[in-house]
Amino acid sequence: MLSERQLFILQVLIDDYIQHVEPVGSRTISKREDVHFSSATIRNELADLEDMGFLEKTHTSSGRVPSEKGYRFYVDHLLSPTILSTPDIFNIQALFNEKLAETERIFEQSAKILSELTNYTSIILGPEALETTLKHIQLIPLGGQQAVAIFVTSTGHVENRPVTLPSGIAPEEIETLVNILNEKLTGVPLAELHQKIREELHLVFRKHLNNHQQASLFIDDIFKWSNKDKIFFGGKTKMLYQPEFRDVEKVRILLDALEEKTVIEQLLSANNEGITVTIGQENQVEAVRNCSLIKASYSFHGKHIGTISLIGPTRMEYKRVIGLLDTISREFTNLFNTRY
Amino acid sequence: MLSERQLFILQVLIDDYIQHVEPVGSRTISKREDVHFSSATIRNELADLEDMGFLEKTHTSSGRVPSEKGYRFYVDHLLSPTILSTPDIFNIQALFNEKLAETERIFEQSAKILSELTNYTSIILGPEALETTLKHIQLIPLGGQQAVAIFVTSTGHVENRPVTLPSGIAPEEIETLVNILNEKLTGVPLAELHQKIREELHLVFRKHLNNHQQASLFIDDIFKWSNKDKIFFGGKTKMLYQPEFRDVEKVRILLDALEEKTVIEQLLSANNEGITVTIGQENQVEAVRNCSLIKASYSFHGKHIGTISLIGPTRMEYKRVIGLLDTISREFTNLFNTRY
DNA sequence: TGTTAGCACTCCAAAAGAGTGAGTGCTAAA
DNA sequence: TTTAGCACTCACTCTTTTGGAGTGCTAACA
Repeated sequence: MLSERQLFILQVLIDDYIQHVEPVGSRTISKREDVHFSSATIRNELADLEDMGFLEKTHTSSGRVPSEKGYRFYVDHLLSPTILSTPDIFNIQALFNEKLAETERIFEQSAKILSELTNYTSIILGPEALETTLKHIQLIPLGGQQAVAIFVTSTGHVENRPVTLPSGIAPEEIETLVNILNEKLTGVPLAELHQKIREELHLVFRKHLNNHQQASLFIDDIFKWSNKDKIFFGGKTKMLYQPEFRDVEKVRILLDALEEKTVIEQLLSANNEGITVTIGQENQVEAVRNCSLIKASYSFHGKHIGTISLIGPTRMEYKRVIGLLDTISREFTNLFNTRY
Repeated sequence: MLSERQLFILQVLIDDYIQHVEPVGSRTISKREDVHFSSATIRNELADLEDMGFLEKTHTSSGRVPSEKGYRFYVDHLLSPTILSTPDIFNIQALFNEKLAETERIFEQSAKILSELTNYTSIILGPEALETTLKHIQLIPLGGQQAVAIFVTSTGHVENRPVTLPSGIAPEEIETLVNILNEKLTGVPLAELHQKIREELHLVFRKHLNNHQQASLFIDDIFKWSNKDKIFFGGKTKMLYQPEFRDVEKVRILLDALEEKTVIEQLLSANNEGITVTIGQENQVEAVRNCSLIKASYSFHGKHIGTISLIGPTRMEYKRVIGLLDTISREFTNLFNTRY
């Protein structure tokens, strides 16, 4: 069990280290105004804290540096309920007051602002297909056999896909076909589209269309869209400003990893409610083991649909960052639920 | 005027430097099989080439390094007509055989492959509005006052924009309105849309619609889309593999610059036919003054509509890169002209 | 018993010094 | 005109030195 004083010293030390990125010595702590015991006393406490695994030394006679266990403790127990600073609040409000029309722009802007506010890289995962439903399908002929299929979802997202019209079907029939699609598929969650088509639509086609086999093939083609979840980055180069990434090699490994969609998915997938902090080695992905990742979930009709996150060095401004993410994710949830 | 031998030595030296990124000394050159004069002779020639400004020394007793003037000369006079290597050809063909449906995917893939083939960062500018014409407009209601306006262009690009329907216009009228839009605006180059609307449409509205003022306002809103040209990147982190960017500071400046749309536009704008090589200080943009930029233009109906480019250190594999860009840009031109 | 002053000790980091080798320019001979 | 030879330069690397920040331990003190 940690004594009051140990808690205090641990907190002060981590705060100091997060700010200055230099090992913190006993004297530095003792010189603070609110510290009323000598550096020798602090040295004793530091030694104890180190024995318990909360601190580390970079070499025998250096100051102390928080260990990952230390950060974990700090995040779990030492972080006072965070209140955003006025300029932060101001910035976020400005963002959501802009009433950006396109959903994509909102994500883009949020990612950008988030990274600019924090100087860390932000990653936002757009709405997942899970809860999103199809709202409308449209087929726009381009002349010849070419056309564009357009899908509008319940979250206001628009997806388009060029298709080749089947030669064996008359234009009127195609119209019928699209009407059927709209009738049958509106309101169906994107994830269930394929299933629905397979189970119900082929039968309906047989009833209403002459060339139902061609139609079925055509439909399969249309819906062969990659259900890619959109990833938005902000401040990919912010890493380069962090002293722990002064080594190009390290930056390279990290940035290369972030280019991989699979890595991003692995990092941000399956988020539970609220805010998750993953520190260093706790991370699944090798390349980000010297980083911390903070995720916040946003939801639509009570179900998680996407993730907002920040990635930075393990020495992160946890206090501020958590407050920021919390606020922004709430705003997102709010936005989706009121708008759609 | 340069002698045969000087030309030869200059070429050999630059080739060597591009490959090994180390100052090249007289002995290195003299040891080549096809060199039949001594290192002393070469030293004399090197001194002359340096006097002429084609070479530089990093310090008094170092080997020689090509100057920017040297590269310029190399690119302009020493580059044999480039023939692609078989694996390069193979890769490009594979890319264009894939018959990717979405135009966007083609750009994405090209950028990626280009950067992977060369280990430089590639930037592709999507088709500009200049030559592209509007092919179709569609308004998809989302329920309530919300709707999505969809624009399809002659190059197959689809743009969408959420809009709020004006309250004072009946649904049938909106249909009429869209019909008018399609009738009047199909085939109009994107760049001229605003002008066309201002000059012709408002009059037509007055004739056919009751609430023509509301309609006019609405139309202005719809077409208030940012005519953003799409920028596709490939291998943004490739810089980090180049020895000249071992310094994080340099990488940061460069990568930050590339995040700026204005910078990209400045770099890639107004490209003339064929291939342009811009070396170091020749660049307009401060941040890329230690890079070389190679641009190739692709066209539609004989007019330049976009740019494919690579950015890397001034020491670039010019020979190969130029060949690659040339081929790919031709393929692009080909693609657009046959497909649309 | 907890706290503190004092001191020897450790180890990093930056500076200073020494040796090495790749490369040059110049000169004189072929 | 070309080449061999030689003195010279300068970046690099490796070692040594020095300074300072920080520790752990001990003994004295409240």
